[in-house]
Amino acid sequence: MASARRIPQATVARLPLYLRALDEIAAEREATISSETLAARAGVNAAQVRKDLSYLGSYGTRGVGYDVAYLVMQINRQLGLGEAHRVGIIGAGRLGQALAGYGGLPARGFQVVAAFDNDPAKVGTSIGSVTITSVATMPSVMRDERVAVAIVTTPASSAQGVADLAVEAGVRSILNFAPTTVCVPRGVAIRQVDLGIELQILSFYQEHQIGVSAVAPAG
Amino acid sequence: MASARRIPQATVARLPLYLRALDEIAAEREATISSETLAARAGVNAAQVRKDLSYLGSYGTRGVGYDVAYLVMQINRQLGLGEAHRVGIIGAGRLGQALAGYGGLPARGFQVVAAFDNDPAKVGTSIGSVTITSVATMPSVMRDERVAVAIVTTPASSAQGVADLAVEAGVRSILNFAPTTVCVPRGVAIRQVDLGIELQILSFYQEHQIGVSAVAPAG
DNA sequence: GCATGTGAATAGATTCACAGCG
DNA sequence: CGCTGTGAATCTATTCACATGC
Repeated sequence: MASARRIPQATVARLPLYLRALDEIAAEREATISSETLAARAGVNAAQVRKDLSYLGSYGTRGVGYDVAYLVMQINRQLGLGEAHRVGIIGAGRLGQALAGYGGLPARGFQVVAAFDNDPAKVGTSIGSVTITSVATMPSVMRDERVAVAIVTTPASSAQGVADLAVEAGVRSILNFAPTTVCVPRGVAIRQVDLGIELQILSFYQEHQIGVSAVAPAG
Repeated sequence: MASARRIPQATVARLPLYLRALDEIAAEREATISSETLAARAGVNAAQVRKDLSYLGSYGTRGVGYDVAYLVMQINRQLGLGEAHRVGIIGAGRLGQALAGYGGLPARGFQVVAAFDNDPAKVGTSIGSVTITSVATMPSVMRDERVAVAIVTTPASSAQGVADLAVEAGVRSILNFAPTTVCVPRGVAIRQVDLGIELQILSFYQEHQIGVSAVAPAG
């Protein structure tokens, strides 16, 4: 039994991966799962799965495996996925629209409640179930809508500015898709995803003829 | 001088980050840059930058810093960004279209040369400068177009299947945006990006009140 | 004098291997 | 007997601190 320990970053980054695999397994009506099978589904090693899950507590049964539904519940709890997080999307270009329209979000614990853009032609139109408003109204809309998570899909040149505004407006987590490094104050969580960077990393391994398998790692 | 050593995965994942920062710096007409400044721009620690760059060789000048243009060249070389990699996009939904239309790719060393979808309504239409063809024609088109990198933006249910076809057709690197784990044979590089997973990781740190800064890490 | 380059020290993550328990 | 849970061993990565050399 380990429950009280601090969970390593690398483990945190894998828990959602297990959750995703467990959803698939639950859909196949399996009631229990072994670390071996879960590992195969998530693309990691079985000892890794056991060690990671041991940080949450001793939720498995020796000789049997893990109860799928119970494990899903525990991981959801650890990740803080109890009630849906309210998401605002900043930048309603093609990428912003694609992300806003992604149907998988509600099931993963997120709800898009606002979208912002500077283009007057876009303001007033809808993506998914939300109406795009101007970036100038962002601070007040974000407070009114209690937005906790901002997804930034603006051009690189505006990313830091809108992130600052979002933090100012109470946002505590930022997912940045703009191709530039965004800095945030202590206490605000940020993750950055850049298509070009991912491709360049692949280019290295292709060049050096080494296979690599990876999900966006922790940091 | 270290040149001949194997470059750590974590370093490989940061080199593109440095490249991105160096591009910004070059645009500001700075000829040289210190590890301190580059670190600030990339959001990492200065010792880290120096250690990372030392794996490429001794390209700095003590008391001065690094020559921006020369460093860009060396990183590009290490990453294998000499000539543009030929990219095929599998899945021409909103996300696929957004990625295909991303103007930053050519400058980063990638060229979209093919796009595929199963929807008959989309086949024959264009995104960016390429015409969408059916998934059935994928193997032959990929060989003809010498596609080296596949970007998968299909639903989860088709991701593994199209990835297998792509590998079969000679693709050596895959960037998977579908929300499921895709497995590839040894020798093929894969990276996986999942919006839901990124948000869930942020949720953990928000829940636990810890700031985290991270770019998709290595693995 | 100033910033790189790098061994040494520390911290963190993964894997092993097996005891513990259903 | 099978699979979890976990210390110990290993491997990888980060940070320190300072000698090195422009």
